[in-house]
Amino acid sequence: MNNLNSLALTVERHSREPLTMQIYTQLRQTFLTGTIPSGCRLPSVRRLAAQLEVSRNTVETAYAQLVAEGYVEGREKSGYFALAVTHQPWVVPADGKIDAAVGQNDARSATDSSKTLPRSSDSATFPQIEYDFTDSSVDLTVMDMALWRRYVNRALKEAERFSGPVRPQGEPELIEAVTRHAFESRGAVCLKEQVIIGAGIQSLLHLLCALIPDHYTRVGFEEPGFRQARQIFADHRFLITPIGVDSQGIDLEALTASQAEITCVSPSHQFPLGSAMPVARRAQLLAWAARRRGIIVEDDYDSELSHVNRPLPSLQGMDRGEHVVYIGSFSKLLFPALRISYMILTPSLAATYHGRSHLYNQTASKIEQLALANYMREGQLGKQVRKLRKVYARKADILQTTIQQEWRGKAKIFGKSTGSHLLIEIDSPLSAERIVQRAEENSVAVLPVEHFYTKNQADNRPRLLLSFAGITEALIPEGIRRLAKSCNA
Amino acid sequence: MNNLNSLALTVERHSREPLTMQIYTQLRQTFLTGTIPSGCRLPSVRRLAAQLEVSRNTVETAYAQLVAEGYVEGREKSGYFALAVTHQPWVVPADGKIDAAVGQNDARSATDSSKTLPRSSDSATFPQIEYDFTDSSVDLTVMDMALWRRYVNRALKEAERFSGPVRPQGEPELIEAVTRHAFESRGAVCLKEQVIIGAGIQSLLHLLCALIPDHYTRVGFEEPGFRQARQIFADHRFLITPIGVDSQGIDLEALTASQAEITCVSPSHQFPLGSAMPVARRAQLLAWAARRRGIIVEDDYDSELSHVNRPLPSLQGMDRGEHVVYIGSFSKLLFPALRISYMILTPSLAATYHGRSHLYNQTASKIEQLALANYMREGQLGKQVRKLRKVYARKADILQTTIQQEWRGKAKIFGKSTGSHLLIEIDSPLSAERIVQRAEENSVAVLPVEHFYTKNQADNRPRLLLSFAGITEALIPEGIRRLAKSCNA
DNA sequence: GGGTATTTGTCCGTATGTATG
DNA sequence: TCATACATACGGACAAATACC
Repeated sequence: MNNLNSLALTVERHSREPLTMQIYTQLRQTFLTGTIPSGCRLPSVRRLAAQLEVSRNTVETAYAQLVAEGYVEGREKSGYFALAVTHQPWVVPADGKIDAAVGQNDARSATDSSKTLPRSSDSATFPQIEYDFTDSSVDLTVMDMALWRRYVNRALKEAERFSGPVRPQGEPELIEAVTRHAFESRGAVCLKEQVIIGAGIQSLLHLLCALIPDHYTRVGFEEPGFRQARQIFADHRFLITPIGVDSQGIDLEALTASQAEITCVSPSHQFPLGSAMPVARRAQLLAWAARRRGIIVEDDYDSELSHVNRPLPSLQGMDRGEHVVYIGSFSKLLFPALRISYMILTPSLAATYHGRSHLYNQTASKIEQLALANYMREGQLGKQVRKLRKVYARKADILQTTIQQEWRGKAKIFGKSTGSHLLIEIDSPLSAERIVQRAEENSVAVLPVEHFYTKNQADNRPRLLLSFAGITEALIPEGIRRLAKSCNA
Repeated sequence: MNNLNSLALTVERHSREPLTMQIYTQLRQTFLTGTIPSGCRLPSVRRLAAQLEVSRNTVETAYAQLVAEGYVEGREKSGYFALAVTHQPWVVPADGKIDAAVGQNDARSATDSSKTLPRSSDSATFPQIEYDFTDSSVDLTVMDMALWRRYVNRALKEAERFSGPVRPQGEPELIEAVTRHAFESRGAVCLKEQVIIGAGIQSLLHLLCALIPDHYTRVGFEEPGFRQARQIFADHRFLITPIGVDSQGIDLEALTASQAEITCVSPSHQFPLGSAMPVARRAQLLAWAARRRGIIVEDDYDSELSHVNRPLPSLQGMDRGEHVVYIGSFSKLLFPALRISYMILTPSLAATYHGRSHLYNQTASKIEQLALANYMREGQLGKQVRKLRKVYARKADILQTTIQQEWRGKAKIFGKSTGSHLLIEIDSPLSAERIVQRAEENSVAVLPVEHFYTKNQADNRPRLLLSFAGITEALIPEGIRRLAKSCNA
């Protein structure tokens, strides 16, 4: 039971980090490394305060923090004493089973708002990536987080008083704003009762799968397509039939032949190929749905972000919502950590929903829903989208010119005019897989398009998906140069 | 094109509501009622400021708000002009199909954190309820929302700088805190890799359903039981077999006979009957799982809230997690608008998860995850739970004594010692349904236990579920008196 | 009809009370 | 206890549009 009359601590007076935080973190570190034996007495508040030349209160709060977290114990009029921290019974030894699986997970998905990660602790297994063309979430420099914080604060203060029930369908204020937004930006028409708010597209698709009547069993899915949507249908034991995609979008003959009753499409900017579905094809698709009593799930994941001209209005609007379920998200417009999406059901699915909405809970945070509702009502979303469009247009331009410079006609570009990614087809003797590998060695991350197919492709020319949402403008040219180098045999 | 030189506005100087807000709301109201014709010019900033005796900027910000929301248009150096607001093209006329379904939804579910609601606009269809024994979310008076706001603010500020990727599994800080919490409060043991964060129990169950191997097809579900959990399994096309519940919990013989490989139980406080599963039954249940290679889903929805003595440690802990998936939630501990829950997978399911975690996105808000992590790490959750326990114990006591007074032995009480609800069996000639109806006429809302059965019950004595989480302590006695009166023939 | 005075929206810094650390 | 940050309210200065003579 020894005493500890001084500790090797230092504090920086003018650091951004508060004084108490500095003291706290350093002490905590000391405990975690096990330098201090259990039961040992810490220097008194007065002594440490004098040593560090700070107020006694500062030290006191640091100690209080440590007490709250169970590192030390404060005995009144006696002192603060270290507790044993090495004993952490809630940590069980690994049995290897899990470890084997963790880390398999190296497929960087371009449409994950959530990038997959190596294990929390050691990122050493991954080579450091400087030029990341796989982050397709959103350009964070555009978003004014301080502004957003004010909206959240307003919502929190209002909610302090009357924190009423949570609506399964979503907060009325947000539903109102979304209805308007969907009409103005995408020509979608609906009643408020058709709109459902959810925490991300996957939550909404789960709900949709539950609402679709049992005799619908087959989903025709774009090949290649958005894997995270496909996964949910598969999880709900729908039969997935891959349907090819050409320059005008999904192959209608194949869809018709497939006997599917449901299809999931991204007409304004097909993912990942980038083709836009022309009006004629759209009409055919809607005719298919009408004939077959089918359901079209329209995932307009980045249509708001068209650089050049306004995209065609949504399928939902053309059909007036009879057979189309429209899905949209805010994660790609504000910031990925915001998990709010919406779904516009068909009238008949909406009726089913309201018949049993008491069985389903809302998944999105109420506070963030209210904050977003005000943010939209006051036109901030519009500003944000306009800013994003400009930034993305610029980035796409830089990308294009650099690609043309580097490959001199040996790379074709697809789907440049919308959104935050484009696709290149390269004239190279190497396989796409090999190129990705070599790029990674050069500190460049890209995704091969094969990644989004269910079956292995008859390997024609290597095709790569380049997302430019996350990468800084300045890094693009060098990134492309390195990528081009990686393609040379 | 007339002018409007003065408006009938009034402002209160020393109100809590900011001046600019007062002006804004009043003007907005005027527009919505259509008092002001479109194109009409509003009083100039200076004039209105003089009239109201406030600063010009105060008026200006109110005007700016109205501009942002599209009610008025500001022409530079010329004035502010009213815009037409009646034209709202995004509102389509109803075709009656949906309306019919909305409003069916009158079943008030006791375990919804989200209460079902009448249509947003008209709540006239429902009789006004003063004594609500169906709200089982959480006692909101206990929660210090201002404190929570501070934690959210901290998280927002930290996130401003490095708003990195969203982890599908959940934020590491929160997972750390949850691991510790689950061990300390419920004796659950696990690795961090086994913990998954999600927005509500349903999101997590969706994921669980997706992870369970295909040859598991049958779920033995407590009858009566938690409908919102059952619904998710049903949505994923599992076969649901209802298994009876006795005073010791789920009927093991029936479970064994049912051929189910999965079961979903609430051992510490069965919902809704309230029985606690004794150690012997627990051991048998675990033996069943080991024998059958089964999966037990343990939904400990309110075990932290035991009033009397500490509840038995969780099944997960007894089994060391080999066959048990543990599920817990924070919605019932803090406030229902917070949608954060967690799930502790078995090692083998965790391995499956990490093999394809890139296919699933996180559903819970990152900001709220970080806020909660700090809230827990600094011991606030512990304080909150202790407060809740006290409050609920008191309420349960009042409830019990009033019931005994009113019915004089003609009502039996079950499951009083834990959580936020109890169950009474009444000696009355009326059916449960009839009692509920008559209670509603007396402004009392209760749920019959039949509500939680899948099949109609052979009607023995009427049983009612009384949730006391939401109702104010002072209202309980009168509520019970009215309920007792409703039971008399 | 052209110059001037006034009115108007807009931008700026500043003061104050409150919450927070 | 003190420093800081924030929301709110205020008045001055400017330039452009408008009204007036």
